[in-house]
Amino acid sequence: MSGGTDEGPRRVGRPRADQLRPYSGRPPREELLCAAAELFTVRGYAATTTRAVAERAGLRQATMYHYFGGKEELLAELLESTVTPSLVLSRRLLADDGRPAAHRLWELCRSDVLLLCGGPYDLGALYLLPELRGPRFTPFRRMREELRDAYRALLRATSVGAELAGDSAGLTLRNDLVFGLIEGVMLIHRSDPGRPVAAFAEAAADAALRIAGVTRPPAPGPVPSLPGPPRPAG
Amino acid sequence: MSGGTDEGPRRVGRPRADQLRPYSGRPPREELLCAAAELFTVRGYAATTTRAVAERAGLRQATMYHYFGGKEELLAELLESTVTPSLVLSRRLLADDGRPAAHRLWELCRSDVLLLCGGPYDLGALYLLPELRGPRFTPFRRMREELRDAYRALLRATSVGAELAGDSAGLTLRNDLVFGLIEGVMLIHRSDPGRPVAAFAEAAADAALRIAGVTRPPAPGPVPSLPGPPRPAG
DNA sequence: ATTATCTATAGATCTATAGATAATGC
DNA sequence: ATTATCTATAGATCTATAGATAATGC
Repeated sequence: MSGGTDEGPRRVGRPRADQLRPYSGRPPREELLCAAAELFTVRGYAATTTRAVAERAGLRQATMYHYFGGKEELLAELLESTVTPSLVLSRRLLADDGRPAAHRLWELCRSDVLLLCGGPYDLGALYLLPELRGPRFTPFRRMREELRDAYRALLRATSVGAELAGDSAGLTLRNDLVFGLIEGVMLIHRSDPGRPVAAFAEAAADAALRIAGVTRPPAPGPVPSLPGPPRPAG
Repeated sequence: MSGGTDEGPRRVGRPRADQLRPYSGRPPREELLCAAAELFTVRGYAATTTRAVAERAGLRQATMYHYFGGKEELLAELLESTVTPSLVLSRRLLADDGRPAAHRLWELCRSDVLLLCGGPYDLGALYLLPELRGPRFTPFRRMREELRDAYRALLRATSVGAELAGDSAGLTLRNDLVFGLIEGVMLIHRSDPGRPVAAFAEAAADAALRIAGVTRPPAPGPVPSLPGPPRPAG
């Protein structure tokens, strides 16, 4: 009978009020992040109260402040967890100059789409929040810029990039269109969430290369697995 | 001296408090819509209070209720004013079967981008609000669906559409990618608002046709002018 | 009389802090 | 002693309504 899913309450600190959902077994910090991810994407960031997040995570409102300084901090952490894996991959791909740039660009696109749409929530939708202009989100904005620059460097290294060698504005435009498509796909995904994500991500990567002007997208290669943003408990 | 920009206060009703900005000469309803457009896009919808909208329009908070039932109504009207012109154009283009479908699709894309990015605010960003799921916005959602169907019909009528004749899911995917790019471009626009909008809209339309698989985008044709969403006073 | 606006406010939040409490760990 | 949680609440909102007021129009 021991060792089941409910490990008896061997936890430090005052127990939770029992009108609330019981311990899930996951650390409360994670639980809060998942609750925030769901509520921010479904109800909207500004419309979500600290109470809503806390109670969905099984805590009282005030207890949230034990883990996070406030809503902004939750959002910042969620956002950063979404870019980080793509950023890591982009650095790896930039360094790997054995493979054709078009292959690597395709792979970055595909993987990025999976991160933005693959999880249970459309975390990519959070990228559009006007609140992100605030100073609290400067690190996140920096990361996104670095990622966009990686797209640009890969694009520059393709045959199309070579054609645009002197035309810096032209290259920027192409790059912005590609990057915009990738971030825009979550709109598409949201309009039809039933579509299988893996095939969708490949189609989006194909489309990105077509926008870039790389006519023949490479065949899909082996896909490295990477850590992603937090998931809700099953 | 008479007949200048300030037509003396020949207005019915109690005068405005004079700590507020003076009459602009534009009807208060319009003024409220512009204020809302600016604040919703810049600060965010949920983060914008009725007071902020009213006072930016030169009115006290309570007076807003004389014109609109609340924030939702303001938002709904703004959204509808953004789709309507594209919808009108799309109907016209669908009927005009003299011109090649690819030409017409290109024109719809270009004009749509202009509407979403051409104004002083990125009204397209409002399309992503989670609040739009509410029943108050059903008419707007319907209009968007009609527009997407128009894209689809035009796409179907191109040579690529003919190739995809039996493959309904394939056509839908292409269409969603095109539609997603067009709505996603406002992300791009936002990242570099200095770029000339007219050329940008054409580049986006080119990209849309490349996504669709229509290899050679047609030359730009004459551009019908259409009424757009509300603009702030100069 | 009609209209557009105002002032004032009740009621309903929501955030963030202060301080109490109920566990475990030593 | 340390920790995780709780309860309670002050202070600051924000929305939507009630009702007064100051113009024009007849």
